[in-house]
Amino acid sequence: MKTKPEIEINASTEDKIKEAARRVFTRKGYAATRTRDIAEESGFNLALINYYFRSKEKLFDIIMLEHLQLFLHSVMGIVNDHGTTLQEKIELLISHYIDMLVKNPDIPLFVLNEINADPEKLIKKVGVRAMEHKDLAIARQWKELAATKKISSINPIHFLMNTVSLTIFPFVGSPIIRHKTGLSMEQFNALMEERKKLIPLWIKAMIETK
Amino acid sequence: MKTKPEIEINASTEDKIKEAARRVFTRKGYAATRTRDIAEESGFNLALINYYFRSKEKLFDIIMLEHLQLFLHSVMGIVNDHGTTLQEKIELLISHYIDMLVKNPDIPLFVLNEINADPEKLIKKVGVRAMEHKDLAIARQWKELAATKKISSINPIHFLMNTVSLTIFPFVGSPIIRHKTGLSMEQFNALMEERKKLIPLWIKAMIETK
DNA sequence: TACTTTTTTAATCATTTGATTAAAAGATTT
DNA sequence: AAATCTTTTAATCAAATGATTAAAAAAGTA
Repeated sequence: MKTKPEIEINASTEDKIKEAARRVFTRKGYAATRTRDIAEESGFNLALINYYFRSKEKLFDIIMLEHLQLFLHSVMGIVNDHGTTLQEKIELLISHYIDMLVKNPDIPLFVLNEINADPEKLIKKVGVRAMEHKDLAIARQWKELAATKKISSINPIHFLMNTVSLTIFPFVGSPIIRHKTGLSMEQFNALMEERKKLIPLWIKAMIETK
Repeated sequence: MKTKPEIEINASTEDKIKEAARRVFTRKGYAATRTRDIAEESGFNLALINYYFRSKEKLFDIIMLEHLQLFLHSVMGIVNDHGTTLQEKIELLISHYIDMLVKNPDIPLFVLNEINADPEKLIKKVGVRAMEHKDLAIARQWKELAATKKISSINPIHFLMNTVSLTIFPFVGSPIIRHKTGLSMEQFNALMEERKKLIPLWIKAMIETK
């Protein structure tokens, strides 16, 4: 059995259509994507989309679900690892996300958009169970840290927001940032690579502030 | 002459349509918005949209331009004020943006989306001149600070990204954040109010790190 | 090979959607 | 009041779009 290549050359028609749809949907969003765009991108006939996936919406749901799982699933292993410290978890999470975002820079805006378009729908489809963070290792560790009183009394939600903001937002704003700064894609990605080490330091500095 | 109220009750038909369009466009984006949605939201006949604005796209362009001006124009006064320190400018900018975002939480995602959909188009329409930051007061002050060597040697673009990320991203992620944390809109806005003071402190801490 | 099943295509359908038109309703001017 | 101009509406058009159909092409099976 050979390893699955990044872009499967001998993928089935169904998978090729799905990958084409993923590209078009993530680039243009649900509403702006025509089934004909997907057909063209995949190189197959328009009717095959409905032959394999019943409808544009069903195809979209599949892709959105996979995106969300890509975002959530891999993370659960990190946040619930009892063998790493809190600091290590933060570093691993940020590093993991930046790696993924460099490969898939369009995903955040895509996901944020569709959540915004209909929050209830998404929540129902993915299932709320996806993140019951009450008894996760990371939650316990944070509580322990807070108990030591060595950290600021600021609402911890702020630091969660800060971590996510510093990690994800640059990718969402990438087109403007690159245009305003004149950075190439490579230079931009190099900065993102730097942030793997920097963001944890910044977060630490923020937590210790005041 | 009486002062203009927030929601003009005696606004002209043209203005009412524009405001309806602003609401629908910012909520759903360009592609997902039907001219009929705008007609319904405004309470007027479909044909009036083209009577006053020629086309859906022209109407959209007007609104997008106003949004971008709201974002950029008011800021120029702050960043080019020679009477304030760099620290003061950062505080003013963040405070100013958070105020605006609390009032218009849908704008960032809307703008980011449309920039992503067609970066060139937007850049052309708004005009690149909008931000020639070379000889602005804030740029000079940053150079002075960098010259003192009291700050870290990290690429200053990081700190620009960080400031923007910490300020804007929570609004973009608001639906998920509120859902995951169980915060009400009021509680969320209260957190944003706190951030007016916190973000400048955090930025300061980050700049001084290492 | 002949038969069956699966995959793919071209053509077509029914709605939706942005836009136009002609006429009605309202306002302004003479 | 009559005439003219502006605003608004209902009806309609043409193109776009999601989906279906019937048949061709390909693959599998006897």
